Amino acid sequence: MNLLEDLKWRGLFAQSTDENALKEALSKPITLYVGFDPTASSLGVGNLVVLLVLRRFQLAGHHPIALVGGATGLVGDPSGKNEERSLNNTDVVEQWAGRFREQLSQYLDFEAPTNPARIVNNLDWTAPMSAIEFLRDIGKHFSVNQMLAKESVSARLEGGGISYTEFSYQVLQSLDFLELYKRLNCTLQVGGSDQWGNIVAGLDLIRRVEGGSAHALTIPLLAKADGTKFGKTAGSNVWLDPEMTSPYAFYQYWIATEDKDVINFLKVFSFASHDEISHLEKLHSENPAARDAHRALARELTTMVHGAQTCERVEAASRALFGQGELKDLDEATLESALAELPRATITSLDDIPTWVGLIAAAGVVDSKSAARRVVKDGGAYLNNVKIAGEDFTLSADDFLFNRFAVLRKGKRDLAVVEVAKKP
RNA sequence: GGCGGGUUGCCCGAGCGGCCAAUGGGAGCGGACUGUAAAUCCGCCGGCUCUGCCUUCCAAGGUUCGAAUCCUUGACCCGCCA
Repeated sequence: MNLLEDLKWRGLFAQSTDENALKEALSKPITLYVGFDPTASSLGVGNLVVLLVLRRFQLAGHHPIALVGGATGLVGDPSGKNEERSLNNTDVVEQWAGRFREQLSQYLDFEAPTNPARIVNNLDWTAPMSAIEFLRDIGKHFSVNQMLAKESVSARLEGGGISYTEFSYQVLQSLDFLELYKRLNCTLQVGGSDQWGNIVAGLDLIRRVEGGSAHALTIPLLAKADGTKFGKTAGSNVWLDPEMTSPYAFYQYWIATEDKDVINFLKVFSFASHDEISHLEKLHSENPAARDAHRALARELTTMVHGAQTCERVEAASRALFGQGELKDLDEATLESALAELPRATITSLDDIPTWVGLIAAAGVVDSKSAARRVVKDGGAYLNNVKIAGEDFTLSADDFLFNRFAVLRKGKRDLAVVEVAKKP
């Protein structure tokens, strides 16, 4: 099965320029790129979809380029946005671009003997360019009529309007494609399906300036079966940065995937073979309660993002903390590592312990003490896996396992730990 | 440029001088049932030192014993006309 067929099987093919021509081009190693604009201080799981497609191309022998949008991130892509975004500070974007570069390099192979990955930053060729050069050499090739017709622009003309800055975004992205075509003979750009217009604009530019031809491939925006947004828990993004989304939370995100989505997610994210995925699908349909597919998904992704060692710790924590078995039966070292990834509140002594409500709020599991009280009232408050009652419930010294830890739980799966600070 | 409509809690959207922390829906949270799934049902859903108090209905002033509701000014949005 060739690469394109594999992508289709995985649900990763939305649209491409002439498919036969693309297939023909891919029969030999080509150079391709994917761009990532630094619009946050970390990549999220949503970015992973297209990033892993880039990796699939590399594994198939092609030359991958990950482009960090140090320049485009300063301008703002209007695609998929119904209103103008506020601009981020240049030093902030620069810092984020640095983070992106680090993160991106984790998923590509820079040592591959024949097709090592490359990372570029579009600020490198846009920053030295003067406004006059930009207008004369690049701008001249763009027809405003065509630019206005782009979905990303026309939608905004209907609605909240668009600034000249964001209007120009497609020109900048086209310039990137042209530059990479000229410098590195890059002949394919891959992106999310909302990028189609921007990518095609780049193809036009390459044709006009260089008389060359290149290809475009887009990937469907990943959606969950119930239509809600992929990649969020409780409204906040799932990030790759362990400081922003703990490995434990990351693992839990995948393990809690809905049944209807789990096989699709495996196809999209996993590098397992078709046979392995089909096998998991069979196991899942025969006995969904066993959650084999969920576990495989969570394990592969957590290992890929946070490493095998962390993944094992997080799996152990999940086993220890999820119901089966008494917390008391764990030895201190196991308990300590199981709790390592949880949000925590620290107290200095066992003599003066705040209430359960105060502690779970301090650990950040709920937004306020009022919310914590509600949880108690609703019967969703636990201490060391035992339900508690009463808003002003205060833990006693005996509740601290090994005199060090108390495990607070909200609902089924929100956990936190209270740790007694060691005496200096 | 002229005329009219609008801005309410995470989102949509009622309220149009006191009974309003503010109807309803969605999202979210908790419970029951399960499998750390879905569906369903029940409850919750501004904050706090919680029988009470504090801060909210675009912003700033004002009228009033009392305003999300009335007046003034400003900002932004949306229609219709030129």
